[in-house]
Amino acid sequence: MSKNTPKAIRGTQDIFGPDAESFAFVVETFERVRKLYRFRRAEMPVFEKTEVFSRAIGETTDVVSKEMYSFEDRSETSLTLRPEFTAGIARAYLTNGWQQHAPLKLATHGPLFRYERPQKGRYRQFHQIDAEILGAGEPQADVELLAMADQLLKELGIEGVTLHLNTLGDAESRDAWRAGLIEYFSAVEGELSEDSQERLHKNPLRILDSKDPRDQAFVADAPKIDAYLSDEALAFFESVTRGLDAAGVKWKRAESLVRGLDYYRHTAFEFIPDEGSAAADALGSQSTVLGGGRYDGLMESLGGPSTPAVGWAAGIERLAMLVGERSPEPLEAMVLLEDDAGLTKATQLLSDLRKAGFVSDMIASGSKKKRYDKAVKQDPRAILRVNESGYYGYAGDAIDPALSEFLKDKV
RNA sequence: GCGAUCGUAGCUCAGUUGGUUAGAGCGCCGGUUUGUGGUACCGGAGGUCGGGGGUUCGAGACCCCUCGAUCGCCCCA
Repeated sequence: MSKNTPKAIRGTQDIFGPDAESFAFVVETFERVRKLYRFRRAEMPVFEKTEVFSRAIGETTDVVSKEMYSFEDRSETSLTLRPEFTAGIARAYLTNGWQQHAPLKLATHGPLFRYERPQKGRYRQFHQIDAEILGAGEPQADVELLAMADQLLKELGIEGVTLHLNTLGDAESRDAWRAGLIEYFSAVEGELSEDSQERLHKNPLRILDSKDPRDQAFVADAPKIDAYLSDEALAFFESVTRGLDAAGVKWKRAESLVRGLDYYRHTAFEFIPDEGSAAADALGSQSTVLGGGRYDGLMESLGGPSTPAVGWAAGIERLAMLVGERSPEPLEAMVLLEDDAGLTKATQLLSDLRKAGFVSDMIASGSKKKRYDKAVKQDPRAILRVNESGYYGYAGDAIDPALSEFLKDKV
């Protein structure tokens, strides 16, 4: 590589080969499943006014305070490359009057941007698939959304991943729990890890999923959300779990599961690889493959009317790491030009093949004596030989009967 | 932002305690062989050893700086 060639931006990737096939498989499967569940497709801009994210996600979150790609455009408006889908979707819902379609089931996918240190399963430009149900406050919406996620993972052939489920309760429950946690951890502040001492003031819920053993000793006996749940919040959660059971979605209660962003209420969930599974191994230290929850307060933070909603997002790259290699479309016919004088006829044949729907390609360059080797290396089901007078025969035994029919009158 | 490991052909890597013109396999290009066939052999193109400084008679190897990559922490999908 010349030193003159510009390098790709850190944390961006050029996806090609087997990885690109896996990526496409994830997206195709998502598209198929979302149609099955009647989620409607939507496309949103990749950038928004910065306040869309700062107000929706929360100023103090890591995403907003240090991970956004923000810049001023020529009219000096602060813009930001979207670090997640939900805020932009909420903005679109409000500015386009999509309330008229409520409850609205939406699906989308595309690139997101976060200024983070890249590592396995984690990039600065990454890609997610996303599903949301907007304007639906009933627990059945949560069930529907999770059932779809569960089926998607199954259809992707991903195993060893479990739905971890929790409730953060309604706003009052959550606040009371938070206060209880602060009180509990403050008493032992000096014995917590440095990170958790910091968390105690910034985001006490986060202490619960600390990986530091010094914290874990205290986490076990920390106050549980259940003790603070209002009757309504408890009933809501029970209704969600009953629905999941009815829909055949396996789940596991995760009392210390919290989500990083401020807007979550009630249901919170993550699909996480089981410890020791092949999936956990493939993902390195990135655990969550799909995550989301209910965000009833979000629309108001953007100046809209109170609008209940649930959603999830999943990292396409992370899913792609779990689906294994996708075998490419079999090459049905390789046209082999043995004499350059037959090029026109070979080109015609190739064109006819493709119009008839046969996956086909042609070898017509380089040393004539090596063309056959090149053709064989691509593992075609049939090699169609063309000399100066045109097509005259094929080689290959696993040939498609339809192709053999097609070739009958070509000689 | 912090930490660890690593940067030698297009790719995967060798390069022995620092010592002549820096190597292999694969891939690519050409040739010979074979001739319903992914064979074998021969040859060719392609490297300022990530970049800069230093130590030394001599650095791909050692030291410093820098850039980049990978993995982990934080956080997250």
